[in-house]
Amino acid sequence: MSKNCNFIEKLREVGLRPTKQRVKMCEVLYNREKTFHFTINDLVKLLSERMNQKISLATVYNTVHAFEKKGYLKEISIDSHKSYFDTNTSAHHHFFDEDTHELIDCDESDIDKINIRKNISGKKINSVEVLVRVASDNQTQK
Amino acid sequence: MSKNCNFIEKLREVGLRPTKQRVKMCEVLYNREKTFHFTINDLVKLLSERMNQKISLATVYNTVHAFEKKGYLKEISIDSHKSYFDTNTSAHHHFFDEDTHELIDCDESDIDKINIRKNISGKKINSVEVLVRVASDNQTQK
DNA sequence: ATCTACATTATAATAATTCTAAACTATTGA
DNA sequence: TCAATAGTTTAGAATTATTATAATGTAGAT
Ligand SMILES: [Mn+2]
Ligand SMILES: [Mn+2]
Ligand SMILES: [Zn+2]
Ligand SMILES: [Zn+2]
Repeated sequence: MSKNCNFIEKLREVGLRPTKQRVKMCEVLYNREKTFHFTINDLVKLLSERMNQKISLATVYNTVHAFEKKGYLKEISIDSHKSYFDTNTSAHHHFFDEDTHELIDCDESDIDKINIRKNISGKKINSVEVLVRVASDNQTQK
Repeated sequence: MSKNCNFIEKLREVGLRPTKQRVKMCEVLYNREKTFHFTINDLVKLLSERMNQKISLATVYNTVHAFEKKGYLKEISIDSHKSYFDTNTSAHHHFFDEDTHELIDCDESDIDKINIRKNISGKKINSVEVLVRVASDNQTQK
C-alpha cells in the first residue's frame, strides 16, 4: 500500500472490504513519508490520539493480521516479549537500539550481502535477516 | 557451565546458592553432549519426565532468568509468540525451520563474516546475528 | 429495499509471565 | 552445634498480551 491515495481501492483489490475502521488504519499506517515500526499498543494510541478514532482492540488485532496476511505488514521478532510490526514488507535488516527499544531499518548498502554456505536438505531458504543490537557507548569506560 | 561436573561449585562461583532445584536444572541443561534450545515448557517437561523432579513454575522462570543474568543462558528471539532459550551463549547464527519450529545453530563456517558499513552515532554494536528461515521445499511446485 | 456474507464490538476466555507473601533452607559465625 | 539471617521456593493470585464468542452492524450484490 502506498501513500496518499485511495485506500478504498487498495483494500478492494485484495478482497478486503473497505470498512471505515480499515480505511482509518490504512491512513495512519500508510499516509506517511517513510515506513515505520510499531506495536499494537502504538497503533491503538496513534488511532485514538492522532486520528481521534476509537477502534475496538479486537478489530485492531484482526486488521493487523489481515494486512499481514495480504503482505501489507510484516511482523518482526526482536524481543520475545513484544510484537513489532513493520510497514516495510521487503526483506531487510535492522538495528535495534537496546536503550530506547527502537528499531531502525538498514539500507541495502549498510550490510554486505550475506553468504550462506550451508543448506538444510529438503528445505529452501525463505529469508535471511540480520539483527544488529546496539547500545549506548559511554557505559563503563572506567 | 560445562558438562559432567560439580554444579554446586559452579553455582557458588557466581554467587547463586546451590539449592537442589538449581542443581537439578543444571543437570538437565548442561549434562549433555551438545548445547540445545528450549522453551520454558520444554524445560518443565524435561524436569518432570526425565529427571522426575517437580519444580514450581515460578522457580523455573526465576532460575532461567538468574542463569541468563549470569551468562549461562541466552534468550533467542525468533517468534514473538514464544521465548526460546539457548545453552550456547556465544554469539552465533541460527536456522529456523518454519515447519517444525526447530532452531538449528550455524557453525562458524556456515555463514561468512557479516560486514556492517553503517554505524549509529554514540552507539556501539553489541551483537550481530543472522536468522535464516527455512521451510519445506515441496510446497507449490505446480 | 432486501439479503447475505463478512466485519465490528464488548466482553469473556486463554496463555504466558510476574507478583505476593508465607514457608523453607543454605550459609554464617557465635 | 545451632540459632540468626538473607536468600529461595512455592502455591496461588495478578497482570498482560492475545484470541474466541456471540450479538449487532454494514458493504456489496441483486
Ligand atoms: Mn502475530
Ligand atoms: Mn525473558
Ligand atoms: Zn523494518
Ligand atoms: Zn543457538
